[in-house]
Amino acid sequence: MAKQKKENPEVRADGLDERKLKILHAVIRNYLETGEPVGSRTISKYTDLNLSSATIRNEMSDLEELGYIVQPHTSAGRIPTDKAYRLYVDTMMEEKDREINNLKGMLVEAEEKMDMMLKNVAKVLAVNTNYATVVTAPAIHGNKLKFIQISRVDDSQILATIVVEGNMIRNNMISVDEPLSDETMLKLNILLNTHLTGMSLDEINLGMITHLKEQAGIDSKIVGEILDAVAQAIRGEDDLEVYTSGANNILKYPELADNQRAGDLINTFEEKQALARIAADSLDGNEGTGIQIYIGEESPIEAMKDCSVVTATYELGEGMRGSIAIVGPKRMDYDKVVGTLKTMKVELEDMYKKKSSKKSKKSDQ
Amino acid sequence: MAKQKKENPEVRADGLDERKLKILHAVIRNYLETGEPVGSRTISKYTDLNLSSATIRNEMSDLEELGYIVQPHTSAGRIPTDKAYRLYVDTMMEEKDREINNLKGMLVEAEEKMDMMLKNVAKVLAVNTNYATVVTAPAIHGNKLKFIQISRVDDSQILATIVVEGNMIRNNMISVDEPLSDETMLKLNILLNTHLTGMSLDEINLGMITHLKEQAGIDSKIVGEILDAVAQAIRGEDDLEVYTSGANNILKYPELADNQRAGDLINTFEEKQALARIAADSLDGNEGTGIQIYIGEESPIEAMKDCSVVTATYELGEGMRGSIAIVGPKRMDYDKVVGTLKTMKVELEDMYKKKSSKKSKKSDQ
DNA sequence: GTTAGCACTCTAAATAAATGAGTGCTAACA
DNA sequence: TGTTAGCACTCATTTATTTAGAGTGCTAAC
Repeated sequence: MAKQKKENPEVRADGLDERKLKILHAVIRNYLETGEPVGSRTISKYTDLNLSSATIRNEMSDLEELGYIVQPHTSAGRIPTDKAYRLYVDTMMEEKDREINNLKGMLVEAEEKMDMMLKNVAKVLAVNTNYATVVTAPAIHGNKLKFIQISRVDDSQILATIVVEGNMIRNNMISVDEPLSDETMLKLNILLNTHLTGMSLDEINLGMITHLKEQAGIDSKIVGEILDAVAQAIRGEDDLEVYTSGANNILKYPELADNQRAGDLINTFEEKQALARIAADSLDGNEGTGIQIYIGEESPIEAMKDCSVVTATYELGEGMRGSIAIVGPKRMDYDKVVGTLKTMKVELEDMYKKKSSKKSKKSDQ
Repeated sequence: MAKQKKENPEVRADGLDERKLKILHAVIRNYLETGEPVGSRTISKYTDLNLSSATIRNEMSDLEELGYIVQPHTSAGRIPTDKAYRLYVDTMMEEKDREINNLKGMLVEAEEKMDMMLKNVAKVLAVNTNYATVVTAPAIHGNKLKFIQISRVDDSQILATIVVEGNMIRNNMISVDEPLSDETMLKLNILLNTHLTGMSLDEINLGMITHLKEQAGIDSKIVGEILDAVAQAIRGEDDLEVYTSGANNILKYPELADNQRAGDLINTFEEKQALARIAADSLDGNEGTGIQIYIGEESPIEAMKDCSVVTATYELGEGMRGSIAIVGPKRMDYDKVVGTLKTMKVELEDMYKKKSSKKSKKSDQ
């Protein structure tokens, strides 16, 4: 096993030849597992390169110069930089095929209600990966109106109930100065349903709105309010539900667990609203595999600058897209996480297909 | 300042004379502030008793024997036991009158939507006290049905929208095997509204239900499902919303911050559903001041065995009662917390009164 | 190009010593 | 009889010192 092929210098743009790559890979894998700086001797045994630690040392020295690894202090092993993680994730990762069949089992219990199910997804993921998880409910993005019902609750209040494709329901109480007559109510209902049902946000244009208001006559103010509600419902704006689980896992990683940082992170998880950004970013982004990885500074959320975030997008039927994210230390097990996430994505989408092919029994909201 | 009144031994049932009480009080106060075991010398100076540390030592020795204080180890100061806290809370506490006028200001911003407001209450409390807080939305306990609307969404699904007193809205999708005719729908709506509006859970009895089902004729199965939904809505069972804030504050108290415990606690806060128990207990309990204190083992929640929990009940109008709780270390500043909680309770109730005297503009849900 | 070997660095762990807060007890005092 | 000063003792905490070991860089030899 002597003589490396010297006829193949393999000088790539980034200055990494085959061997350096292998060594870097080994360093990263090892660091992911142990969380400790890794030294040359370890690598010497870890790889099948049959090189002495001294040689590895030389190579590592190069790698350090290239910015892929650093030493926390002189005479410690090396740890990967963000740059190394990025390279790893982009080119070197070989997804582990996880056996998460049990996930499936654990989910089945609660498939009744959407919110319960998603909460469960978050929990199952957190327990399985030992990282913190964030799941956002499918935002009914660009979706269609299915049904509107206007009802009079009492003399001064009417209730607009709006159902969009996918059975998301939204209620809106609207105050009126004087009671509306029964005919007016009836007229409104018919008017709105005939004109708006099946429409998406884009299709409801100004012309139509003016037309509607004209038709409604005196009640144009109410029509306006209702249309606002409809728009909100379709956009699904203010009720982007976010479910989290396993925030306490953060405390398991010493590099994150120190007082200030951990507190901030946990706070972010509790506040939730900041987490919506993850979803947004993830939904806008990558259309391909649906998986997106943010390493350290790349993260969309301030408090997560010391973490890595892996997100997946799932899609239930037409345009109903939600996201699943896993937040952990930079040395998270990317392969495993990506694998798990992919499985979960598929699982979720399957489950929806099956569910909607039966017949949906309960509303989710 | 010599000569204690020896003619007044003041031997109470619990074996505590005036002086012992004073000393115990001092120990507790001091421990609350510092979190460190407190020694005899400190007390000697802390109180106005003008006693030497030696005397204090003797008294403390007695107090230890009586079970009010313990030493973590020989030759450490003493710390209060749960029993001492209980005594303190029951008899020795003198509420600080807090100036929380700023709380008011901080709340005003978001008084629009109920859920936003409660979230804000939780947050403001957490920031102000440096403890973790739990706020539950007013459960519409024993409340009345205001309005029902049954609508046909499509051929196989009908939607029941139920509004209860206080404008809590609940939707329920119900599947039907075959489409219902327009008349049937109309009949159902009239039937349900005329018979059920204004009813509380107790008032809807079996007789009435059978009567309704008879009237409805063929649709009795659907009526059954609707009534179930109504019952759930009135009981407000499964959507007892719980808002938390400041879970990260837990990390600020070393006695709680150790890995396992803190993790469990934070988890409890994230899961939320366990926290409902606090609300339940608090609502059932104390009708007087509305304040209830659980110390250590007394806590209704397992994970909080090392904490103290102070709860307050607030009441918005008829029977709509929610709870506010503060969770902190056993050495939390009870006086301050109770004061703050009382203020917040009043604030909240006031705000509701003002709001409902105007006219409620938006639904909360 | 690879490797053995050595001197050097620096952390982490182990050990030892110093500190000091606090106690219990006793004997003296008022 | 209650109070107090004083002293010996305990033990957690802090600080200093040592040791061990992991890892590096460099050089010289293969």
